[in-house]
Amino acid sequence: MSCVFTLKQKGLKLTPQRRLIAEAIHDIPAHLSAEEIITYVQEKMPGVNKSTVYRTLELLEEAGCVYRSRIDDTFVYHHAEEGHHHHLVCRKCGKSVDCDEDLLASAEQEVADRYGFKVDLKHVVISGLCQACAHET
Amino acid sequence: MSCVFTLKQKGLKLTPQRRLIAEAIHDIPAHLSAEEIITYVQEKMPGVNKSTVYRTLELLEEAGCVYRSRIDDTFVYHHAEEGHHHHLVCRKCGKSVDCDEDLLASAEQEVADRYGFKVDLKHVVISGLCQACAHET
DNA sequence: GGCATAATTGCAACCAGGTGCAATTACAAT
DNA sequence: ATTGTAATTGCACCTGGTTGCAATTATGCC
Repeated sequence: MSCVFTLKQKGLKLTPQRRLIAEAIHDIPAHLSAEEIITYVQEKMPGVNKSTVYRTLELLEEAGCVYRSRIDDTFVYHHAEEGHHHHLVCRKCGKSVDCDEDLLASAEQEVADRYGFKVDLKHVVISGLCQACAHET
Repeated sequence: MSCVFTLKQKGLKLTPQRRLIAEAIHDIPAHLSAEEIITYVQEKMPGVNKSTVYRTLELLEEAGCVYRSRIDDTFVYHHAEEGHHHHLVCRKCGKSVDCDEDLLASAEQEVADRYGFKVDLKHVVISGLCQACAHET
């Protein structure tokens, strides 16, 4: 809901396609692939073009409503809620765990101090193996 | 050189195409994009197909001769030398800086301790803005 | 050197994601 | 309710990277 509102705020048009896309990322509390969002949208409104979906997601990202991260080879999108900004995602089972803000803060600081590099690791998705998947060979 | 030797060791064939690809990543001391490698190879041997290049690079990566990392939207390849395994790369000017091994080690440990996640951040490329690019608007 | 054969190549087709452009449509003003 | 217009859509095509498959070739063996 907040998403469509934010779009309006920016003087952008509120099309049924956009409403559906916002609905998808709003209603489904997970990291969605573009594929999944496209499917969701097309179920309720066949004929919606994938480029519309990609463009809307880009818009929502710019508006700060949605985060996009790359997980291995595909992009995943999730609703931007304050509080937990980066995530551990298991590369095998796909399970995702939110982790604390401060985890990479010190590394960020180090990079700035030592190398003068300005990086933002807040929305980074770290891919690895979860306990369960690491155990089974 | 070591690269082609490693391939031989594994019972793989040493084709002129592969020799050239190995030469590229061996001779040019930078993060090369696939594009650049393809160009290099095709200059010396026109007609070499991109899929050959991609497949060889994959092979070399599996053999541990080459690291592949994603930088923003494209893959970059570089010769695997021991010592400096992760890199800061400026998203604007492309400048690349090797950084210390231990930078992310503590973060890695934290992730393991707190969340049971097993991650490997050694070959990660961190993209950000270098001092120069951060200063100009 | 010639031969067998498994590995490798080039091709053509595919995938996710992105882009330029003409046709359509949401919205503001009347 | 109509209209004007700028934003948005769908389309068709493009990109980097990947894959299946038939044709080619590097290597081991005689």
